[in-house]
Amino acid sequence: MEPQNQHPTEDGSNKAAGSSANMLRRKSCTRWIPTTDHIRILKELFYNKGVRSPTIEQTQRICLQLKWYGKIEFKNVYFWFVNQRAREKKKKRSTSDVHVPMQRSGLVGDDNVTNWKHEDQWGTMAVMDP
Amino acid sequence: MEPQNQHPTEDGSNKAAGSSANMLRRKSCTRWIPTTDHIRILKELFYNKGVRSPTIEQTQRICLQLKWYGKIEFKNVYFWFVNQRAREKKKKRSTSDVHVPMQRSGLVGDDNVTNWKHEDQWGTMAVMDP
DNA sequence: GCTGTATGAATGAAGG
DNA sequence: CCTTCATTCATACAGC
Repeated sequence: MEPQNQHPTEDGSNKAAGSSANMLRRKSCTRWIPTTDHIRILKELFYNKGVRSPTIEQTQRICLQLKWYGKIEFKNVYFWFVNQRAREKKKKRSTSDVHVPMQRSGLVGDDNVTNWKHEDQWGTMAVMDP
Repeated sequence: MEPQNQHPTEDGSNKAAGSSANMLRRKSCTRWIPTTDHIRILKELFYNKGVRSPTIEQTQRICLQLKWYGKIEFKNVYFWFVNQRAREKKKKRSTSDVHVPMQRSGLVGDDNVTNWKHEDQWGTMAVMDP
C-alpha cells in the first residue's frame, strides 16, 4: 500500500493542541493519531504474533509499551484491535462469492468486461503488506 | 460549479477501453473513477430506490451489476455509499443552518472531552469473555 | 501552470 | 461482533 501517509506529523510530538490560539478552527483534534512506531508494533502483534483479541491485561501491557513511543491511551489500543478485526473480516466477506443471476449471459463475448484480472476485490484495504 | 462531469471516457466505449492497449498504468490505477453509468445507477439506487446503507451482500450484488459498465470493486461501492451518506448529511446540516448551539445548561461539570462510555478504563465494558 | 472544489479512500471512535 | 459516523488525507478535474 502506498498512500499510507495519512498522518502528517506522526512523531509522537503531539503538541498541546488547543492550549493557546495556535490552531485556528481546530477544535476536534481529539482523535488519536498513531505514530509510525505505534502502527509498526501493533501490526507486528496482530499479523506476526497472532494477537487478534488481546485480553484486558494484554491490552494494558501493550498500551504501556506503546506509551514509550508517543501518547496513547487504553481505548486507542482497544479500538485499534476491534477495527482491525472487523476490517479484516469485512475484507474477507467482501471477497466471498455472491450468487447473482448473470444477466446478458453469453453476450459478453462482444464486450470484454471481464478483461481485467479478477484480483482481490478489496485490494489494498489498510492491511499490512504481507 | 460542481464538476459533475465525472466521466473519464464516457461514450459507451468504457468497456472497450480494456481491449487493446490499456491506458498507461503507472503502478496501480490510482483511484476509482466512476463512469457516468456508475453514477447514474448508484444515484438511482440511493435517491429513488432509497438504498442508503446496503448490506454486504447487497453491495456485492450492486458491484457485480456495475461491473458490466466498467471496472469497479467492492470497496468502491462500499465507500461510495458511506461517502454519499456522510456528505448528504453534512450538506443538509449546512443548508438548514438553524443549528441550535448545543445548550448545555451548565449544571454538569464538563469533565472530559473523551466521554467514553467507560470512564475508567474498563469499568463496565468488561463483557468479552471468550 | 497553479489553485479550488468535489470526491475517493482511510481510519479512529462509537453505537447497537 | 457488526455496522455506522465523523474526520481527515489524497487526488482528479475545472477555472483562472
